[in-house]
Amino acid sequence: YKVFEVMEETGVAPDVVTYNSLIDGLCKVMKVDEALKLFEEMGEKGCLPDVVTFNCLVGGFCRDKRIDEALELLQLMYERQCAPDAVTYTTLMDGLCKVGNVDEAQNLYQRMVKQNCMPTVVTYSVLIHGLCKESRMDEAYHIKKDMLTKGCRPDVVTYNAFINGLCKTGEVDKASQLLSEMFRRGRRPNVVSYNTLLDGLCKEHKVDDAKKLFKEMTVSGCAPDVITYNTLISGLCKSLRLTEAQNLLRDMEKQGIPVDVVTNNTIIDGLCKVNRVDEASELLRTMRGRNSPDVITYNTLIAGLCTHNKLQEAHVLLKEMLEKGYAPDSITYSSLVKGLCMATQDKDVHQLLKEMLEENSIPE
RNA sequence: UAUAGCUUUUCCUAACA
Repeated sequence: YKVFEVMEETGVAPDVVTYNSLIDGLCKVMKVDEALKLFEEMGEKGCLPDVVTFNCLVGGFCRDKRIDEALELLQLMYERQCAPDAVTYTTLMDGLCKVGNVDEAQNLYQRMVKQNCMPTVVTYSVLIHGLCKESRMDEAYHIKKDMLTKGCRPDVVTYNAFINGLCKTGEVDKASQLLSEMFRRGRRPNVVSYNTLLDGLCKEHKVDDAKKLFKEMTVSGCAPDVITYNTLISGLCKSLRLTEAQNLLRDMEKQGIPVDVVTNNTIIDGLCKVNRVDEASELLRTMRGRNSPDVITYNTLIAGLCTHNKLQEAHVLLKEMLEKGYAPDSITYSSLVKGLCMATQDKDVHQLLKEMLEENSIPE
């Protein structure tokens, strides 16, 4: 904005690329309405929005789950004779998939084809990803066939979507096979491919296989990232193998990979699970700056405290959350409700519940 | 020079027992 103002002051006319960059930036930080203002301003200043302008806004609305408004923009594009391109349609299809409307995404795909707009590998991957998320693997395979007949080869992301789908439907073996297939087809798995499969293995309680795969990935020259570590740490924590998880923390430090909020949240959860709630609380206290706690941090610890019948402390944390401006969500409350239901010291529970209601710290 | 897709953390989650 500052540069933009200077440009205006010094009489350097912003062009469509200037506007587009700014609009996209605003959309990416969820300020779509502000972006929309700029969009209108462009029109007034005689700078015609182009397809990229529209695409950025469509993406902004989709990210904000405001699909109807995104579709209105598509309509506006037709009216203004600004032909939507593959990015427009793909962005919308992705938005539809992410709100759980894969069927509508497929309808839009048909429309795109009717308008003679060529789908790209991204278009297909979006559909495949949407279908895989819904465990509609057969339909996903069908799309893959379609794309191949049209001379469009699946890329790493396409494969990753399948790996994820297979893991989520409990077919980790098939997912592993797909990883091998990637090598054969000249599509080297990337760090996401490995992370996805690692998570699949962990969720099937095959943590040792995951550890093996972790070694394999480094051997094949794929560098682990913070998500790789988080995934493994989570798997180990779920299996109550805290020591190994903490070893991985050391490993991260050695590799120069900084931990993030997720890492800490995962460890907090792990500590709670093995009844080391005090250490978990201590960890929360160390979280500041770039690694400030988030709602999940609090939820995790509150759930841990509730599970171990430390309702007073959970209550204190709830108050802390509110004081610090974090908005408790349905998970916060269900943890607390569960804790209150299972509580063993009945008098205290009633007192606590009364307090919480009086503070308005829990909704009716 | 600007726009689209994949992975990790918190509560609950079937059936049977």
